[in-house]
Amino acid sequence: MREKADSDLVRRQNRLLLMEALRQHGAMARVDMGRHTGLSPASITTISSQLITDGILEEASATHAPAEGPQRRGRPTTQIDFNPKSANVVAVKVSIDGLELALADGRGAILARRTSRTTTYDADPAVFGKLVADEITALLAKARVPSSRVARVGIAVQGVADSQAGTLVWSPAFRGRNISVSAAIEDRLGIPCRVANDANMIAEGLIGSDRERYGGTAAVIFMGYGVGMGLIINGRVYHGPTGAAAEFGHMNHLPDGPLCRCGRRGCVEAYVADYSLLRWASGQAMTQAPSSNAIPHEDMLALEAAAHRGEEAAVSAYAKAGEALGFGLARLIAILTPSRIVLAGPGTRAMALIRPHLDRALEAGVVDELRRNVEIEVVPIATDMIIKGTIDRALRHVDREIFALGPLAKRVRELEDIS
Amino acid sequence: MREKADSDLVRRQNRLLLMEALRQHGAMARVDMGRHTGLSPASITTISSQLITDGILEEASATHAPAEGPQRRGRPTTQIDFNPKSANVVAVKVSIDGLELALADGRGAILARRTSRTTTYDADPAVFGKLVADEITALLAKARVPSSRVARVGIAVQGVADSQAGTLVWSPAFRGRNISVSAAIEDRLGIPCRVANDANMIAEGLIGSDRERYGGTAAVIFMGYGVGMGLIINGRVYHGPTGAAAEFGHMNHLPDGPLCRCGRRGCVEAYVADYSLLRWASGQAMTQAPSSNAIPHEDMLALEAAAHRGEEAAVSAYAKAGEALGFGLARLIAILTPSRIVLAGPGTRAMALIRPHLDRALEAGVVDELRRNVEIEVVPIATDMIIKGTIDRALRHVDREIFALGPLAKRVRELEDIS
DNA sequence: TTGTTTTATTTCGGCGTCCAAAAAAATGTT
DNA sequence: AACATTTTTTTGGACGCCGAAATAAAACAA
Repeated sequence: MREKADSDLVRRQNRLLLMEALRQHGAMARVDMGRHTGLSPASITTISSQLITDGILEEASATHAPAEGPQRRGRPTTQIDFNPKSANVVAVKVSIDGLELALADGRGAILARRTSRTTTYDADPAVFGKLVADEITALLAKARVPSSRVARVGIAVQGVADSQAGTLVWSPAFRGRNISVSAAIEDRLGIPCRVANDANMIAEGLIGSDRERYGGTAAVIFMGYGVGMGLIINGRVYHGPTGAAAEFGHMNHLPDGPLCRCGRRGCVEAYVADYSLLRWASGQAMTQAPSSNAIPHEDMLALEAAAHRGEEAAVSAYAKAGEALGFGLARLIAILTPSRIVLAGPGTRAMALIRPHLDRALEAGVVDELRRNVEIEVVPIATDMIIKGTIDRALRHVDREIFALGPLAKRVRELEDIS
Repeated sequence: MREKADSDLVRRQNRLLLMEALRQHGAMARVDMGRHTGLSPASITTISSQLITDGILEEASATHAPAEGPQRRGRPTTQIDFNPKSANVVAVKVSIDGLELALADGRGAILARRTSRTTTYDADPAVFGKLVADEITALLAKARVPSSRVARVGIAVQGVADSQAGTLVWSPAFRGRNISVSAAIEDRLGIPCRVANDANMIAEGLIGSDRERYGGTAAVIFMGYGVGMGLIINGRVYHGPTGAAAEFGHMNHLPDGPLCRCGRRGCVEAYVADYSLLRWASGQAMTQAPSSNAIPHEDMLALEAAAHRGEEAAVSAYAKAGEALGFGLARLIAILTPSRIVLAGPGTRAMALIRPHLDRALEAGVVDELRRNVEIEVVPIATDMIIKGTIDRALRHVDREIFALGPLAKRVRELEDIS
């Protein structure tokens, strides 16, 4: 309750409501919009026709009629959907081994992709933003989309992002700290840009894919080259006070535990991440500084195979990971009692090895009353979910901050008044 | 964004906006309401006069004019405030050593109090609700307020409450579990009733007392006979999916650590709560079951004195508490990065003994980047804050769910239409 | 073919709440 | 007493919602 209510708010809210129904369920007829939003048919007509005039929505061409189900009688429906040309957005995923970019249209369909294998670790912090801007320019050139048609850029990174400042406060993918990213893109391309944590974007993607399931209070834990978490609280992804994400991976498990990439000792990541598993299994000292390079996929497959063969060092590495993860989850549950915990990422391939130890730790670490209401679920791969989530979030933002505002006609009139 | 917007929503929202301004800043003139809410003078006149007709607000009697500041010219203001008779609420605090009750008027002023020293631990779960109902009846009789004038009862308890079911899922103050509370009060007195965690109510009280300071993302940690936490996320107190509170006290610190009242081992509470400190200091085994009785105040004062004298067992107990609390906070910060952590309750008396160990643990347990933005603050006593917070929450609820709805006149008209 | 039934969408008139501007109220100042 | 200043109320217009009636576009039936 912070904003005063007037006809302006009513318009914004109901336009948004209609757009949200469309984002969630895809193209639908006006009747269905009424069903989803609770608005009267009269209002739906008014609002949808304005959105169409504004170029945000469009009626489906009658050519590909629905034709699904038994042809019912009565006037046929006209499907309405987002106009793909309403706006474009760009999603960028930054990881240790390079950049991944995607361009999407107003419906969220991906028009073009681009990958670049830059090793970012030693990148000059002053130059990194420009590098990303150049990659985006190249992507747009390939798709022949002018930058003026792009409404927003979303950037997903591992580590702590400050979305207000548009910087990457700390990331395992970089030696440097406080690396500015947004500024270069906004200055060079003139497109608003937002930096966010990659695990948060997975959470965003999950909400987009199944609001029913992930819309309450849930935690998404990403296991792989690192350990990240996206937190969904009351249906929305939680971004901390400065926009920094939750750092489950760098939550302490045991004081004086193994050395983590963040420089502290005993973080969950220092037990569960790829490099940690390899370190245990190869018998290195736990104070051995972790490598800053990307770990080859084959190495992890080999480790899993070794564990499945019963090689003691490998088995014990996964046991330690399971215990650390279990106690980490127990602590998370004590603080937030989420109704669902999603384990995602390549690290979940070894879940069979991890799970028994995880469960035992969970049982030891939290009272039954709290544990009972939490459902733990494993989603093997979530790599592309990061891109999907980033696109989703960017489009929702455009919906809320631009499309919902209202009749362009009116704003044009106001501007003309001034001149 | 879930509710459709129409004139009904506009009215509710703006009435609520006006009431919230009043709750936060106290009596004010119509001009000031305009300033706080952003509404035009015309609308303020309309809304406030309706609220006055509804008996929710009242104009201050001109007798005690403001007279503050230099008499300015122009038409003098008329102060408006809540009508004390608009509604009453009752707050009940349940703790190990008894019940504490308070009756408040529509402005939140306390009209009557009552305390009863019932030992609840072995109370019959089936009877407890009735016992509370009887106490409320006695309180109302004393104040000569009929129960029909009471709009809501709020109950604050230690432990896990299920506010949806109106039960006390688990509490250190009771041997039994799933104790029903709301039902008896709603059935016998006909007043809506809500059960909530006591630390959450402290958080509610803090928000009420200084929204500026506590309105963002903050954690309030209560240290005393137990350890509780109230979480404020984006300006509102977080109640988990089932209405259960955060259970920071029962977050694991070390696997296989000391036995806790909850039956698990190594909880933060098992290091920091009164009984835990005494157990360490008196040299008992850490697997010794904690006493379920209230601990005399004098025992804690004696322990503090011993530590200040430098007696080793006592000093080391506080050191262990500091370390556990520090790592607990470090884990909390990793998950949520609150911008403020408030330490409250009688346990903070010994903060000087605890603090150095707490700080050291905090440093070892969380990366600098996250820790830097957290302010830790100590508020010595917060006992009455629980009652204040409970009253506050009840009144806000009445504002939102009853007062904001709208002109009684209209609803009466509707009812007459039916008959 | 033509009328009937059914369902979807649009049009029309009324209602509630907001706002800006003008008017009224209440006091100080000259 | 006339003017200045500030607060509050009144008045008339705008906007967006809704219900009811009208219109549109099909399937079905004779």
